[in-house]
Amino acid sequence: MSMDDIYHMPGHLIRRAQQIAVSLFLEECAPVDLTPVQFAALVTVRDNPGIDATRLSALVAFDRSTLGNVLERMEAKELIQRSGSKGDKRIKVLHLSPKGERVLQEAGPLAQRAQERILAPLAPEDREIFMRMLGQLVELNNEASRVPLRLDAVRSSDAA
Amino acid sequence: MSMDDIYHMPGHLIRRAQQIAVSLFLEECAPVDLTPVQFAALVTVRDNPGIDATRLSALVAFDRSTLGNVLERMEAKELIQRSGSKGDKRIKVLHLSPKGERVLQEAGPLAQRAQERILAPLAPEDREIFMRMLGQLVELNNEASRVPLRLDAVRSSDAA
DNA sequence: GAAAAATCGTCCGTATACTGATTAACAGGA
DNA sequence: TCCTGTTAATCAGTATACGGACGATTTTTC
Repeated sequence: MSMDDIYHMPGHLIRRAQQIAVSLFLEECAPVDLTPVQFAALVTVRDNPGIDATRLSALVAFDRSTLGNVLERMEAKELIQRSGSKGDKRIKVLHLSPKGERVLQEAGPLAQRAQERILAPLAPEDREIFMRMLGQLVELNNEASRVPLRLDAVRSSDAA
Repeated sequence: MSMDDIYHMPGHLIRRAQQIAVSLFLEECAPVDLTPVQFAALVTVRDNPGIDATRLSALVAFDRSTLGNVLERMEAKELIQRSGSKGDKRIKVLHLSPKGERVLQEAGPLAQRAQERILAPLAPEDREIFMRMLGQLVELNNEASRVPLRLDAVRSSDAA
């Protein structure tokens, strides 16, 4: 196990790919001041109005504790609203603010461009192949993750 | 840009792959109490005795600020030694401790197994293809990263 | 050789990631 | 109704990741 082996280890390359993906995303989305995690949360809250934090974390495969801080920052930026639920007093339901809607609208094309730049080094005909393999790797390793994706997280009724 | 699009975005899948890779690594390497970052640092210090933190950060593509904390923890665990350089008083040179050598020896096979588990979901004939593409993506996007890999970081003379 | 530029380690602030513990609230059964 | 098990949110602790700034020092340049 030498230094040169490190450079060819999947874990190492994935870590660097993550550095690159985040960097490109932040660069493209600087005008809207969004991180990749915040963007994903924003989209998912919009598509699931009235969802709670725990379900949201399952839908985007975020750690529940981390998500609390993320939502706090997004609330401070007035992108989302957190309000108590009448039915269940433990829950805080989430909704996009008008500002959140506007920001998300503007962020869409920027995020898209970041994704294109991530794959840009691959030959066009390889990009789909790569994405298919990456998807397979993630999907079949889902349970290995500390925070598995849970698509069965019930779509919260908008009973805020 | 809907929620389902998120699931097929390179950035999102890379983030989840990173979660998985770290999780599998920590699981396999629990006996030696090493994180992926600490393992890479350990290997690189062993292969470049007397290196300083700045060069090390370039060789493994770590952020310099982060690396300071990582090295601090590794010194606390007595895996490495940091000592002032005679020649240049700004520099602290790095060396593996005997315990660091032992731990690294034990960690090698464990780290190897973690890497195999990461790629396990792919068909055997696809693994090489995937790694080649991933390597290409990282290499050609190197400059896009906040902390580009710098192989020209001079191999520090062991002139501690 | 002294001023200017570059370098090294460090610290601060922010954001993500995960564990484990705690507290409040809910839900079902005895 | 009380008890139990579960769930939601939060907090404390650890680790990674990055930018920016700072002091000490070294190197460059004039």
